[in-house]
Amino acid sequence: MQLDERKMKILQAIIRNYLETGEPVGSRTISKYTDLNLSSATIRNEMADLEELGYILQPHTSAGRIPSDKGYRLYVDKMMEDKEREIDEMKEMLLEKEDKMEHLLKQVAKVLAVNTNYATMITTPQIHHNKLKFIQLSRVDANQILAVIVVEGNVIKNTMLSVNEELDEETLLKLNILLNTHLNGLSLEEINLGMISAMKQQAGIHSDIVGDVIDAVAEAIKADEDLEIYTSGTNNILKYPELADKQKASELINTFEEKKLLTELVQDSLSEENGTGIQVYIGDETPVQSMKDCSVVTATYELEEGMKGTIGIIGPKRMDYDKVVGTLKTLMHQLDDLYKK
Amino acid sequence: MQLDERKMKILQAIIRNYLETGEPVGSRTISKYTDLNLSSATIRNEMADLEELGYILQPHTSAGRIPSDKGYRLYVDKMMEDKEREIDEMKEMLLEKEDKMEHLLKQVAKVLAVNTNYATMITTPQIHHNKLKFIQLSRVDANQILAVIVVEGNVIKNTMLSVNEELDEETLLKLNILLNTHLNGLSLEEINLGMISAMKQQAGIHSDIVGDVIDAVAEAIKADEDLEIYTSGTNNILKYPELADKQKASELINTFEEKKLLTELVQDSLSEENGTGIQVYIGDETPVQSMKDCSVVTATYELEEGMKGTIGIIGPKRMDYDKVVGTLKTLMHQLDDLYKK
DNA sequence: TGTTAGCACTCAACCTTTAGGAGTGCTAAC
DNA sequence: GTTAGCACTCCTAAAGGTTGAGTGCTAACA
Repeated sequence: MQLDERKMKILQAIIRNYLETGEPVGSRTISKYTDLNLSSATIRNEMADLEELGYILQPHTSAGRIPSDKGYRLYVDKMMEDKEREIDEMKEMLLEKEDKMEHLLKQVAKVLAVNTNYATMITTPQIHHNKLKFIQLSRVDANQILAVIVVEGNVIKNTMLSVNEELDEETLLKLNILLNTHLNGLSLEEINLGMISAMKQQAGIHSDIVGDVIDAVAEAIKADEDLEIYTSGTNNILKYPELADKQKASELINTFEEKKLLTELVQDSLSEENGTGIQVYIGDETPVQSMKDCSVVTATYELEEGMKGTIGIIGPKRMDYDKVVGTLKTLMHQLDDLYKK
Repeated sequence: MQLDERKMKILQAIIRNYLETGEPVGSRTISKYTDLNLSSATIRNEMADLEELGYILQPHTSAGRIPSDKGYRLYVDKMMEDKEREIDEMKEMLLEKEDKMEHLLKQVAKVLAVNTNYATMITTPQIHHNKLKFIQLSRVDANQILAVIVVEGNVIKNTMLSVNEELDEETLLKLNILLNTHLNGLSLEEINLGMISAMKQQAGIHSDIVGDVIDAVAEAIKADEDLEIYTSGTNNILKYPELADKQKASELINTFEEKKLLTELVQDSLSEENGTGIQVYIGDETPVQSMKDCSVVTATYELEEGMKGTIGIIGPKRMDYDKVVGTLKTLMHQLDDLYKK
């Protein structure tokens, strides 16, 4: 059996309708809803075919049909081919320029949640292949030294080091010069043991400080652990009966709170890069267990070469894919624009 | 009418029982449950009195009784007089010493949530009357300057400043000395306009940098905005039927996600300091609207003179106050111990 | 051959009724 | 002051009945 034009239209009508109402869709509804001018009986025949093809399901005999994961997938694929959405009120809201990245991201998550009525998440941009830009040691106390490490992208890391011997300003200056001349501009891979031991030798009795600083540098460059995830609109989950089941909702809410559980999603969506930057996971396709009754749409944004972050929208399978994808695309562009200023 | 010994015992029995079961408690249950050896009829009489006194309620005729807010309040007050609870497994879990404060606090919230089955929150310690300890300006780029500001308690703040003119190392050194000699050891109140203009005058053409740095210092010392709140176990809310109502649960979950909404609670519990460090809010007593069907227990912890934070447990009114208060007390002591090392 | 009207059938959803039980208030007796 | 007993209330769960949306199938039609 083939999926001809008409079946496609009917499937689309079923999905659209189901997205709106959340109820199984019957043949009579479709017969009126579409401009095909077919009777409900004909629709019934077609629906039987669509079911056999696996695009729709019946929750029980004598209920209407609902889209299967396969059906959603087809719909989404079809839909993703087109449109660049009109710019909505988000623009204004975002352009109340926040100076702090953290605030901006939280704001984005919130705006998205309010706009879409789904749960949302956003990560801080991940910086890969980081290079060290600058190191500064300063004496704060008699026996405390502050190490400030700046890496590319102006990410700053502070570490307090305790020292036994008291260091005078001159020694500190020497150490600063030593560290900066050796390490600046290098990435994690480029700093090798040979260099380290050479530096330690030059540092003489202060070699342990050099060791501590290098540890801190490694930590700063790695930056993996710096992945912060902000969420918003978790409570929207309860708005969708199919997710509001106590057990499931509880797991989902937990996933959103224990943000670690979301990292898998982030990893996956970054790796499955497909050009558009937008990924759609329907039901079981998701890498996160607790979301297997949901659909997830993720977008990868990029502020600067190599600074990538992920935005995600999590909702029921009958998510308004159309709107969500459009919104995400708009948002990506706006983040782009925003950063260029 | 008076609240005599026997009424007190009966009230206590009702509350205990209700805490366990979550169901209204009948007279027959109490008659068997207590060691008073009274018939259900007598209990009924006493219960009628207790109701008149406002300590218990009937959800409807011919249902058992449940404690009113006033009843809970009495119970809690009574209970708070005693006990120092045995140390439980929490000790081990916490003593897997986390080096980072942030991780430690998240861990605490989680342990608490798992242990109590309620929703929990914890704030970073708030530092009041902060004093500036150290300022360091360093040139990172041709036209970017990094200002590192360390305040008492070793809280560090970084700010990037853009400059038009290029600054040589010598000028920078002078500015550093200027700033440190004038500002070190001062609190927000002690930095006045006179000092600022004097410094600007000395800085000559670089007065705008001084201005920027002072702004950053003000920001760093204020520290109010640094109040981070971590939550855990939000999903526990759904475990209690009286809170799991869609509407209410949704608002609650939102409160936990939009952590700003929790600050009122923190403020209030810090201000209502009553010596023990523990506060109990029952129903309407809470300062947070969305929690008026809950009970909230907060504890104030103090790491160092002036570094106070708040821990909160949010659950149904039929919360196991006994256990919660005990747990919080233990926890406070352990945080104390932990910090001393 | 594709489309349609019609009909019998199914089944969740909703309502009503019923019975049962938990709990109460009141009264009268101890 | 305490208790047994009884009539009463009202929630709950189960059982039965009705409704209506939706189906599959068949037969007729263009």
